[in-house]
Amino acid sequence: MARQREFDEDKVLNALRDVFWEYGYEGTSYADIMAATGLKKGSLYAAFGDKRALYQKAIERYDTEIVSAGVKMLRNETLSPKTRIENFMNGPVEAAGSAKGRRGCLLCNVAIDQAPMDKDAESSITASINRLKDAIAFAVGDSVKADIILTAYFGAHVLVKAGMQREMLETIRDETVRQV
Amino acid sequence: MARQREFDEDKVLNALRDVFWEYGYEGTSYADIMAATGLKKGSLYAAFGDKRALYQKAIERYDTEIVSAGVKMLRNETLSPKTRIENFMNGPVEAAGSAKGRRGCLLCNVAIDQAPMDKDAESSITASINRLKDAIAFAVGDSVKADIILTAYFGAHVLVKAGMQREMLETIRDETVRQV
DNA sequence: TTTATTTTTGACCATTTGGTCAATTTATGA
DNA sequence: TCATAAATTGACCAAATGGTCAAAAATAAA
Repeated sequence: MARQREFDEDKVLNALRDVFWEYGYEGTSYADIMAATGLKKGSLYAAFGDKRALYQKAIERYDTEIVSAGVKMLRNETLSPKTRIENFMNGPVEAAGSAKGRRGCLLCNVAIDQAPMDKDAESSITASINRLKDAIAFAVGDSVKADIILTAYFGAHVLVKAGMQREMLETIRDETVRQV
Repeated sequence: MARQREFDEDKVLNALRDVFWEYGYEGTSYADIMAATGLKKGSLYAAFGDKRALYQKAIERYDTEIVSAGVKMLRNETLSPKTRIENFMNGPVEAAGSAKGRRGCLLCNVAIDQAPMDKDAESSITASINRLKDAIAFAVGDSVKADIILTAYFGAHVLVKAGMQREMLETIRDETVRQV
């Protein structure tokens, strides 16, 4: 009946997530998007919509893959609460220094560069943040502690982006784990 | 000998700081800058340089006014350590909800949207961050605690940008103060 | 093989971007 | 008053931006 798609939607969505993750909304041009996905503008448009829609897809993909993996780990009762928080706080530590790590955390990035002016982006990340918060609370059995840990996690990612030394991130991780 | 400037350099620098603070580097166009400062491109160019230079001026101004005020307060020995940290952590609380508050913290904003690709911006904010860190350490007399408080401060600002409720920010402030 | 339907492509568009510059205006010192 | 030097202005520029669309290509059912 009709021509079939040549691209792998899964790979394209991952590429979209990665490119917005690295450059932010305004920092990403169609040239970047086309290079990352291998698709031309017209195809992107037909398949997903305009740039805002692509951004939204990227955020959703981050939620369904990255955030979900974190939530799953935090809810894994075969690990001790301390281990789960340690794993969680290891994210920013591993990111520090490494080139790829400086993408930081997409939830942070979106919060800072688009949430105040893009209501859809805001509500997506709000949902992800709350999901993460609940998972941490589940792990440590205390919602106030969960708030503190989540805040430390975001703060640590800001410091990674700022280029702070890995050592400082390790201190933050260790001290956060100690409070569990 | 020559014509004198019509603009008040101080006001222009504040306007520059505010406009980049609100919209970020890429999100701020010359149209925005001209509206904020009341100057035309040519004058801005002659006085300060290109857009990157304007951004740098904005970051420096943030350091000399906003960061310095925080450092001064944190080093004010007539206040108890707890009070100083409470004042400090009140920043993000007051910001939560208010329209202006959603500008967040410029150090955070720069860290996330430009530090990885703008070395001058990165070193400026790194210096500010370290200055803040030292002032907190001075206040609480413990450099590990200082790292934790600074991280909580940045994390809180991310949550403000994400649009989280003031109540959550109050919890973060209170719990951070409790650890002093 | 033909037809219908969808995808892909690249040319095209108006607008906005950051940046430049010559002409004009303004003030001061000679 | 006149010459000099700096500040201001607005027109101008090339490049890049996000977005559109008609034509071509590919597929599967009739």
